Amino acid sequence: MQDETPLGREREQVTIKDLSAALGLSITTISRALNGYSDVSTKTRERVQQTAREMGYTPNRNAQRLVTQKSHSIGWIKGDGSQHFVDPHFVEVFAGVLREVKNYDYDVVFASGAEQEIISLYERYVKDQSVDGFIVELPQPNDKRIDFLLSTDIPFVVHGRENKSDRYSWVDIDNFGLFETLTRVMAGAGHKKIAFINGDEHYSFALERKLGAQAALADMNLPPESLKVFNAVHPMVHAGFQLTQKALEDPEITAILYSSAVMAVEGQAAIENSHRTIGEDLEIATMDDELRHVDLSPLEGRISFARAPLNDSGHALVRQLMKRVQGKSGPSGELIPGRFKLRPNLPAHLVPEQFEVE
Amino acid sequence: MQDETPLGREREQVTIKDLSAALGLSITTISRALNGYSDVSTKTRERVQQTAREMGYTPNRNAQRLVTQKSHSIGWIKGDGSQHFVDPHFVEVFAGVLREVKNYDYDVVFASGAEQEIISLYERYVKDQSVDGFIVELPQPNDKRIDFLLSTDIPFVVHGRENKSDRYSWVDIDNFGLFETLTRVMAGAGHKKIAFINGDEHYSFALERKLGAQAALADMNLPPESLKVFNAVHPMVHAGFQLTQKALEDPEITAILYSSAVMAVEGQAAIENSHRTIGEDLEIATMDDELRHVDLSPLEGRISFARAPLNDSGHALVRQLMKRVQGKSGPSGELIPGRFKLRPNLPAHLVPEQFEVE
DNA sequence: TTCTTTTTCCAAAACGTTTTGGTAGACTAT
DNA sequence: ATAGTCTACCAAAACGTTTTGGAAAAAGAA
Repeated sequence: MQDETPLGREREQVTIKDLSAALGLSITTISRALNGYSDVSTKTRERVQQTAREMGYTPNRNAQRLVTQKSHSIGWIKGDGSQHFVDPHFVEVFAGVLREVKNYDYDVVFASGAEQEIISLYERYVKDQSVDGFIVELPQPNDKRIDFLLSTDIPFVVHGRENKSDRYSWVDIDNFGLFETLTRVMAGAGHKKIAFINGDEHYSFALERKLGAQAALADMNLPPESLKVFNAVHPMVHAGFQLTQKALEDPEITAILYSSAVMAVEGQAAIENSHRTIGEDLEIATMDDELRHVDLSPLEGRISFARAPLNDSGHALVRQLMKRVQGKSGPSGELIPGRFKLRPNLPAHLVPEQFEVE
Repeated sequence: MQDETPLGREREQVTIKDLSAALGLSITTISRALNGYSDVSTKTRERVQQTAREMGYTPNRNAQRLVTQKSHSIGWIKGDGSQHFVDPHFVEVFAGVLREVKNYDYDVVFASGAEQEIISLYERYVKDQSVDGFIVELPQPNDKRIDFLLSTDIPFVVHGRENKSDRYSWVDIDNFGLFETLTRVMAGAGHKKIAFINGDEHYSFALERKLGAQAALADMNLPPESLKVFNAVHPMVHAGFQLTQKALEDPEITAILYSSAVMAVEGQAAIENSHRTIGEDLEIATMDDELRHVDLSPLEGRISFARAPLNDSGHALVRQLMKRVQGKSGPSGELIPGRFKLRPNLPAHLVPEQFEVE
């Protein structure tokens, strides 16, 4: 049991009262002057702003939060199991979120927790009024977090999609469009048989990519057999190497698409072993997931890239969330188009205009 | 100019007043009951706790923050240049911080900013009363952030050290001790000439490691020439490979220490090229910096490891910061000892007791 | 019994803002 | 001159807590 811990009011703060005293104006007027209300004359407004600067006034956020019932913060809660922090995409999206959030004068409150306490963490932050909304990543089918958040009326935006994603706002990479375009470009360049070394299609992002690739062929009236899909499923190590070897057994294949940069780098070794030359015997393109620790420089110039800018995802997440926080919209999804860096011999004009081409 | 945005008081909150009304007690008593003051009887305390649970009461953090003048949050501000977010250690330390912070019922507010606005960000958070203290990483000599923070009286803790680190609290890996011990063990196992493949000694962590290794030899009355140091300086690519090749030119060298896991993995290729066998002709040990994307599994069992648990660093950072926030101490430093995983043939008894041995 | 101490409770002030609901005075239109 | 409108300001209430400085009731001591 504690008893009477004295309030430690050490840190001196310039308050609105100090301004009021210094200027001979009421605190109402100070507040309204600083917040841009029109019922204060330009002259006094400038006087107020001036002395506010001079005296180093910064409004106390906690007082603002209390009275406005808005925290001006968004929450991001992550599982603390290693599998969550492993995800190398996280840092990129995070960086994007941090940058965008400043345009709204919002803060980011970050927390982690064990799987079974995640929901109660969300609950606390909601009841607390610690945050005005959440960013959620890696949604699962029947995601408990999403169910909980929907049961309250707090805004949130999900990075990625699962089956019932029409219930909430989301932001996602345009996996379908990226691989539709990549396939269109390859087929347009005359490749009759294309290998697609994809991830596990139980994940929606991998499935989407395959569907995109197939849609391109269908749209061009090419037979579905033009695309031969190889899947890396979980326990397979060096899947990029193994699957490339398999693909190379088919001599008709003249182009390979990779679903991840790691697999492309691994595949390169298999291609070199087979004494084929990238860019001559084989046209290669890969998804560049912009993981900074994957060194793509040895492939630069010799292969094509589809990039999904994770920073942009972060920006879009914040913009969507702010729309919800400000009550400006219902649930809505946003696809981040991405951009291409194609080898010069490829038909860049086949890339739809929503995508950038470097 | 905005005019009269109405207060959106949608989200219904259970307040202390509701409890007061429900129980027929004053809000003072409710507050004191819940905060463990001794001037409320056990019976009423239990009644209060009971109905608080039933009604789903959670204290409004912003009201608490306003009246106590404590935010119950710590701040972490990072430069948003890519070089900052590249650092793969960050995520590990971050995860450790997030876990430990919960033991104190504190939140983490995270922000990033361009180099030239970092200081004003710190300033705002201080004046704002958004945070009670900061975590600072990657200190530089004459670090502006540290100078600023010292000029205020806000608590902060630095991860790492620079030359004037007696001015503030810090937490650091025991680089000296780890390599002193590794060298002691190798020399104790009879190796007369040891290669040390180190990083750039302009960085204090690399210098510390070398000094530790040298101190071990001096302490054991072995000639300083027993240690041959190779430095990886910046533009060198695949430094681990190149430097290992150099080291192998000296036939007297029977043991190699690596300053980073990446270099150890690269070095393995050079060793295999030279037709030597790890664990037989050559004893290898490396710093395992626990970067999850470096796959050390092919080396597991064949070499020894010194691990610096970055999660522990995160925990220690929070503990140190909380001591300062609660005013319990002046500046103080803490070395994270780390642990060893030695090959069975090595003299584990030479490891000082502050280190764990797996 | 009476006085003192302990136990248990409470009213009111405070934290620093924003918003409500004005008012006093100047200007405009009749 | 009179009523109406507009401009520029302000006092007071509110947000939800914690803490101060009591005071009434119960228990203990004389």
